[in-house]
Amino acid sequence: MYLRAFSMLKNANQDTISSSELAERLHLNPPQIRKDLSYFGAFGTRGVGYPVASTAKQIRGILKLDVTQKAALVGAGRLGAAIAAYPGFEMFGFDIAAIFDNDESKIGTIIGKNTIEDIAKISIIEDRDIHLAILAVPGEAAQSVVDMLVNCRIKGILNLSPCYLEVPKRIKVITIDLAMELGILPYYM
Amino acid sequence: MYLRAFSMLKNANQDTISSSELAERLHLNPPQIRKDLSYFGAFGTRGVGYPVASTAKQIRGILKLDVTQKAALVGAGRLGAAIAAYPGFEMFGFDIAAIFDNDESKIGTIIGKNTIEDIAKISIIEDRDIHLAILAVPGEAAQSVVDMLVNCRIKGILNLSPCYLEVPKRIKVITIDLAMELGILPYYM
DNA sequence: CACTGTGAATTCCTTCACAGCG
DNA sequence: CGCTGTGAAGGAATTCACAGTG
Repeated sequence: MYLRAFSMLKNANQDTISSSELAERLHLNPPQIRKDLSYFGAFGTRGVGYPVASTAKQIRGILKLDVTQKAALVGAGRLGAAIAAYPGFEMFGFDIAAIFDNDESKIGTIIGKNTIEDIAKISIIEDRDIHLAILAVPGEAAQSVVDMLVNCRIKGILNLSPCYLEVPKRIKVITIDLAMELGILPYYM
Repeated sequence: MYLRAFSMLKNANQDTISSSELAERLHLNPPQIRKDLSYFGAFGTRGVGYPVASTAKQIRGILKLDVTQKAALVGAGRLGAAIAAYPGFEMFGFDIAAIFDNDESKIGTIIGKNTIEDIAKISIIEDRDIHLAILAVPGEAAQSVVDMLVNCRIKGILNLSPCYLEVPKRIKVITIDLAMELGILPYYM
């Protein structure tokens, strides 16, 4: 969240930002921001604020986003296609380096710079040094695809299907279920 | 999260579940689950566990998901189309009751049971009693669309564009930035 | 007997207040 | 003088331990 904020400030050519200004943007309070940034080892200038460029760099380093991270997209349906075209990954240094599907009519099709490949050949991600996967397949297929990914020594999975995945503990999984997020809203209305 | 778990158990025809079994599924620990469910006012049976059907109903009621919640989808691009076809909303009782876009070539097109309507006519959501919106427009357009929605007395927004939105405090906004979520993974690798 | 429900203890996170520096 | 950095205080969430019940 901080990285995105600092990246956006950098794009807007703002050189420094104070904790109170940042707090307003992020809907947090100033002490929280100072605490967090101090944990990151960020160096603000007293009387001025935080230097945008170097703080962004600092956070990038902590998150290991200072090198381009290759990711494989599994599932080239509507959601997969939307993700392949999503411009936001660039800011965080991601590169969608491969796209897989099991639908023969899609294999060979080109999306952006990638050609859709047969999911049966998913083990090539190991050769290509890809350690991240974005999962955009139907819920029923999710676990079996994950099992394949586990065999390919994947290290992290962004799961967009609404189901819990069984993986070895060494693998980090983040699940986003749009319906579940939407389900929070009526409570507040 | 609990509602989804209990809904899935119900679909699988499981009648009861213990806190320890649920803990394993959700990757939590048993006391946490008992605390949470007790806050919900759930009634487990000692020696047995929690009744799946009635607990699901209970949580539905708390989240106001016991009545069908109509939602408007704004933006019928790739992401919007994927969301319109997403099967997961049903489990939470959502109904995509309108779809809007500003692209003339899309207006009039049919997606599922909805016809894409001109965003200039977005005020009809007020007449149709829609209080929720899903925002799937490019980041540059997000704030201006949100301003329109605010005028339509919207109460909750699920924002899928990577930007912060300015809204009156009475409106609840949940933002999901896929790139940001993905950005968490390399840290753990 | 197995499992829930819950006060108490613990741990974690947030907020505060202010010293310290550019 | 303004804003950061941080120990201390306060508050919130988690975990524990066990009493209580079908």
